[in-house]
Amino acid sequence: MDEPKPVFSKPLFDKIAVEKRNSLLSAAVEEFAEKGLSLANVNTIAGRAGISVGSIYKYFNSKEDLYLAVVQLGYDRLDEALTPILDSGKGFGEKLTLILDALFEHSKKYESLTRLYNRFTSEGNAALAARLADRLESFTARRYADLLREAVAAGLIPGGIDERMLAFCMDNVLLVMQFSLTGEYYRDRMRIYLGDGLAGDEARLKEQLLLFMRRALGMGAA
Amino acid sequence: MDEPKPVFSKPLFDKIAVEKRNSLLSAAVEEFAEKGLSLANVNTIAGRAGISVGSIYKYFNSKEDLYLAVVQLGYDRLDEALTPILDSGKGFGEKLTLILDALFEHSKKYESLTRLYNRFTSEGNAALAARLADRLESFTARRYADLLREAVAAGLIPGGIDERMLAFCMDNVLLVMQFSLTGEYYRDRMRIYLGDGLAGDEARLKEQLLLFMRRALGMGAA
Amino acid sequence: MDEPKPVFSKPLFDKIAVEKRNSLLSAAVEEFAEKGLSLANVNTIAGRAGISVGSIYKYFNSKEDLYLAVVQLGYDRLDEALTPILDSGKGFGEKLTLILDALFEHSKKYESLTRLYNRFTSEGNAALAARLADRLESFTARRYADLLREAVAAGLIPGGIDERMLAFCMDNVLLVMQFSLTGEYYRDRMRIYLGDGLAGDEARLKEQLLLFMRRALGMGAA
Amino acid sequence: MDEPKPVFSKPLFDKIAVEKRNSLLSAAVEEFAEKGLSLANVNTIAGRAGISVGSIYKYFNSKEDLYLAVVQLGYDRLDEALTPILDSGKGFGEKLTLILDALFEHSKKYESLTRLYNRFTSEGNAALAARLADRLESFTARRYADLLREAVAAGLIPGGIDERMLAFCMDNVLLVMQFSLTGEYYRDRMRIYLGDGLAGDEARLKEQLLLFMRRALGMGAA
DNA sequence: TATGAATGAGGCTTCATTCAT
DNA sequence: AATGAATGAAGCCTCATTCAT
Repeated sequence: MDEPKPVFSKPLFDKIAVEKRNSLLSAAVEEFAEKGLSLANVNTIAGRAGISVGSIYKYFNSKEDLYLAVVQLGYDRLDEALTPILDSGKGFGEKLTLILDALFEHSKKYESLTRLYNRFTSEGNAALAARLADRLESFTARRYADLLREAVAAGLIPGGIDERMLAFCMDNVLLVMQFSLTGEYYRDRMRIYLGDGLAGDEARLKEQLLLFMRRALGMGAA
Repeated sequence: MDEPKPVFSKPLFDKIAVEKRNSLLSAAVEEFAEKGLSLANVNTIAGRAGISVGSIYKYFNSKEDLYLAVVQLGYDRLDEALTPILDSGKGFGEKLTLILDALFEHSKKYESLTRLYNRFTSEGNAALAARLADRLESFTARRYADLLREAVAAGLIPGGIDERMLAFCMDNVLLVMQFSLTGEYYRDRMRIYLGDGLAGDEARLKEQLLLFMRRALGMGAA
Repeated sequence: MDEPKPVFSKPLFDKIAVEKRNSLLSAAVEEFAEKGLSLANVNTIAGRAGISVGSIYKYFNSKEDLYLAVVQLGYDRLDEALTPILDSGKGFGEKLTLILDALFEHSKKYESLTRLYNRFTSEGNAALAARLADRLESFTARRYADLLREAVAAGLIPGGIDERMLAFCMDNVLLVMQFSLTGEYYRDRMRIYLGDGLAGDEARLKEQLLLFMRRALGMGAA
Repeated sequence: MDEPKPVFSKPLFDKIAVEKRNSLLSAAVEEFAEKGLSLANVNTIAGRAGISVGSIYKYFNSKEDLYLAVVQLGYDRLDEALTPILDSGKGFGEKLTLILDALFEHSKKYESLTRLYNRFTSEGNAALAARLADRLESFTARRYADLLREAVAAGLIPGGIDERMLAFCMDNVLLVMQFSLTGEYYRDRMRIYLGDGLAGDEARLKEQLLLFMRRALGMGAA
């Protein structure tokens, strides 16, 4: 039913030592997150990873493939962070809180990966995006919409707005929040909106965001 | 009070024929929106604009300056679209509707400019962003927060959430909507969330978005 | 009837100063003749020609195109050397002598070009050869065969062998002679066959070659 | 009298299994014949031969050495084909026929090797050729000249042309015929000269070639 | 002022060769 | 002895910028 996950690396890449693999992926994430696909320098990545350029090309066919591999990695990481929560038997309110927690956590742990995600979405290269068989959004869109539908059915959320629209806007807020926690431009933008005090105080930030989300979904004051 | 608006062009640029000026700016917007700063080609821009590369360098010191000039242009255009609404004596609810209308309108009229804005925010080049003395957000952040504060004072919106947070989240939703109306990646993403029917029906889309915004701000059913 | 001659250079190449054009072509001929297509170095060619690499790529789309341009040049030069003789009203015997003279002359004057021709024929790249619309041989094959047919008709040459075969073998001998006058390997080979005395004495060489050709064509002792 | 035959392989190469040795040599011949020295890929050769690159470098010091080894092999093969004929007690006319037969046979059997020989002669690398202590031509030149001298002495061939010249031109014709039977460029060239009918009909081709050779040598109609 | 030809540094990628296993 | 992963120098080509006309 689902297409097989696309593979961007060559077989050899799966056979090398884990540390080396991670070292290369980290170096690539950093470089791509910093400079974007076109400005990223393969020689720099090799240097950062402590391996030779030649090796990179033994593991990946091209710079583009390496790029897609790390973008895919970012998708997988986010997936891993959200799936357990969505799959848990918890109630809707609790799930919402956990999602926020997870995203804040994730943004800190995978800062570069999140920045990279930001870049990727704006690079607007259809050919590139097409190569990522499942888009991250295919996953969250369905899960969020399902979640909200249940909540509506359970009377936790008033109807009147298409659940898909609710899911979309909910993810939009969360998406920009992730960017704001990791990207330079968005971090500054958040400071402009919220001031240093609020923007820098993660606890309050999360609390306020949760308040907003609950109100936006029509959940009452809780 | 405000710093003087930074100028990215050389004096000569202000003296040439308006058509030539616009032609160059349009060509630059298109090219930068399509390819981003690093992949955009100055010679291509010159070709699209029907002028010589040499001339471009008579008008701008570097490709980067030309880029900033068009980004600034995008800011100005958005500003022009929002200011009359915010300055009008209209009531809060009406203003909100007008803002949505204006943004949809703007996204269609200045599609490339909006895509460019998307790219710019994610390029994460602090040095570059810093050169844009007033950031677009400086303007909207204050105006949105003021607007919401008034609405709270007028009893149109319940308190309990920091108005700056409300402004921030409100702009986040609007921002992603603008990207979704113009950028390849975000357009696809919206379709995944909403389905082709809803995503492609601007009237319903705007309607649902307005419903969400009102609920998110706690305005009751309208 | 004939296809238009293929063009390997970009339009700009026809507009630059003749000296520069010739300088580049000469440098290219030297380099390609010395090293062959794959080992020839574009930067070296630029250096030899006294221009920048960038310029070369303004004149030609690729190293391969530059290569074909000089191969074509070699064809044209040989063509120019033979056409007047074949078109002249001279008798067969005289034409034969003139052809030998012309080829010896040509080999000296365009030594590198001849060496390049040698390389080109052995590189066996069908895709490359296909891009040269008329092959040199299309021209000589027809002309030589016509010439020999006339000679047979005039009773100067006995029949009994297909004229095309005669033309083929005649050109084979001439071809290897050209290589032997210009190429390292073939020069050595000729010395091995003929000894330094004969191989180094152009007059005798030509004389003996003429004797052979006349006998091979069945022309009697002259 | 003759220098010892140069050895291009390392001692180990002589100790490995014959199949492996042949497998490597065949793979090398194919690759070098297809792409030439510079474009041939050692890793590809290893793959084709079913052995590791490492092993190749255990058997040969460099790609160049491997190349020379196969070129030498080609020389030896041709030598093996011609020696029995030249050493036989047959008469001159018969020997000539046998030589043609042998060359046609050889071109078919060792097509790649012949193509490789073609490439080698045009690569014009003196340093490389110098390493092949006996050149193929050292052998044929002497034998052909001797053969022709005997034929002249026996009254089978008229004098008046230096026998070395006769030998040279005779080998030139045979050489190009070998190239024409094996190399892309030369095959096409032969078709242009002879037409598909004649060029593709080996029996007639050989017959006509023999006619030409006999006439060229002044042997009368046979 | 405008032009557009010229420049040359820089980056992706290949591949002969090495060497640890 | 054999393997094949790793190395890194080298080369084609692009493109921002300059400058002679």
